[in-house]
Amino acid sequence: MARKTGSHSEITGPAVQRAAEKLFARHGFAAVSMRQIAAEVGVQAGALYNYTADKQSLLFDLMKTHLDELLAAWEETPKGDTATDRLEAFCRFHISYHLDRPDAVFIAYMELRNLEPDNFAVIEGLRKTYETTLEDILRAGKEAGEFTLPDTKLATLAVIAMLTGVTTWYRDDGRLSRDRVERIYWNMVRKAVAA
Amino acid sequence: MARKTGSHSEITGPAVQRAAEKLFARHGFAAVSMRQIAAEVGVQAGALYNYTADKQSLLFDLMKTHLDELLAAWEETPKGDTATDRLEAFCRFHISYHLDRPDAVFIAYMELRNLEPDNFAVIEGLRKTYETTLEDILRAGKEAGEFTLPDTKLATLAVIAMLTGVTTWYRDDGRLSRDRVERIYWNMVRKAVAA
DNA sequence: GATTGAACTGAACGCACGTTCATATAGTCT
DNA sequence: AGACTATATGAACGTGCGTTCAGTTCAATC
Repeated sequence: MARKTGSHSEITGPAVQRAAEKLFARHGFAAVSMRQIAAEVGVQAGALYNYTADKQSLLFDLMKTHLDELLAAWEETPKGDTATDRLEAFCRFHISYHLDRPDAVFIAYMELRNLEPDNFAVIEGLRKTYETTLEDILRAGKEAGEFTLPDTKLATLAVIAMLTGVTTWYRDDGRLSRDRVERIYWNMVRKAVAA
Repeated sequence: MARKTGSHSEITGPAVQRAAEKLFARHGFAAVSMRQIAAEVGVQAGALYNYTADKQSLLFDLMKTHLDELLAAWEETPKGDTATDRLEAFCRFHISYHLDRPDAVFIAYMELRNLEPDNFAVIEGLRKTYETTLEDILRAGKEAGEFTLPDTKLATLAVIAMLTGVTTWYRDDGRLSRDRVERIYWNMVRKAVAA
């Protein structure tokens, strides 16, 4: 319904998503108005409704797209054979992917409570799917004797919380390179689950 | 200015803080109206202004009180002699204290961006103070040869993120007791920083 | 029993919200 | 050139916001 042929401007549709993502991440869904989003795009508020049904859909589409792409990207990541190798792949993938998309990540973790029930169920399902990929690695490693885990589910949540925390402080112009951050986190995770 | 002598009801002041804490934690600061808070207390919106200057002060006071009490409670916690003992004390304290006050914790971590600049500076300072208590333990342990940490600051943030994550899933009627959760987390932290 | 004053109500303030829609504009196609 | 269509405007809608305040209520005091 958008941008089939050129018109006043080009590519306004994607620009709306980008503006919403930026503003929702900075100020929170409830604190951002459609008029602010429109101003960021450079149009009037009414024009936004050529690209989204309503404000709620804007949030849902942002989160759904993020999680779909996250899961797809993980599918395509080389993983190695042993559980230890796959855990390292997961840690590095999670940090790297999340540092590339700080706004989308922030929204996906913070704005769950602003989703209407049906939308929440969809997003929560995708989030659980992603958690399960880590849980499967940890369980396999435990059964293979590579890891020692008193509670696999708890370890899953602990590792994800720890890794995701990187997005709250990492800066590209900061003291540590991404590779160094990945390496340090992986070392902590490796030791934490070690047999 | 409130509750010197009885009147229509009793103890409305503290009830306002409790109502605000509950609603801010559930729906987010920006999504909660003064009228909703008043309804939760059982009063009209105008009456709230006998107990708070404005909505922003309600948020700030909630966060400031939480962090002041958090720091005071840590000061009074027995800590042991070695860095390892103090780290265990910190992990158990952090989990236990946070599980006792899920709403206040949630607000303190999620609503920072809704603080006006001056208020933000105060809260951020208190948060940094708390972080420093952990960082000091980790550095001491590193210098004493008890821990191996490629980057003390990063380890501080990683441990706090991991421990705080417990508030997102723990339920009092869930599968694991608090003591068991504390023990499992402490074991992961202990191994992650081990020499 | 009159007075006081804190606590509260209920209406009002100006403003911003999400959303709609008639209208205008400007590219594309024949 | 003229018709078509996607796109955008800008005003308007009803609603709810944070906040204020004149007036009411009522327990405590003298």
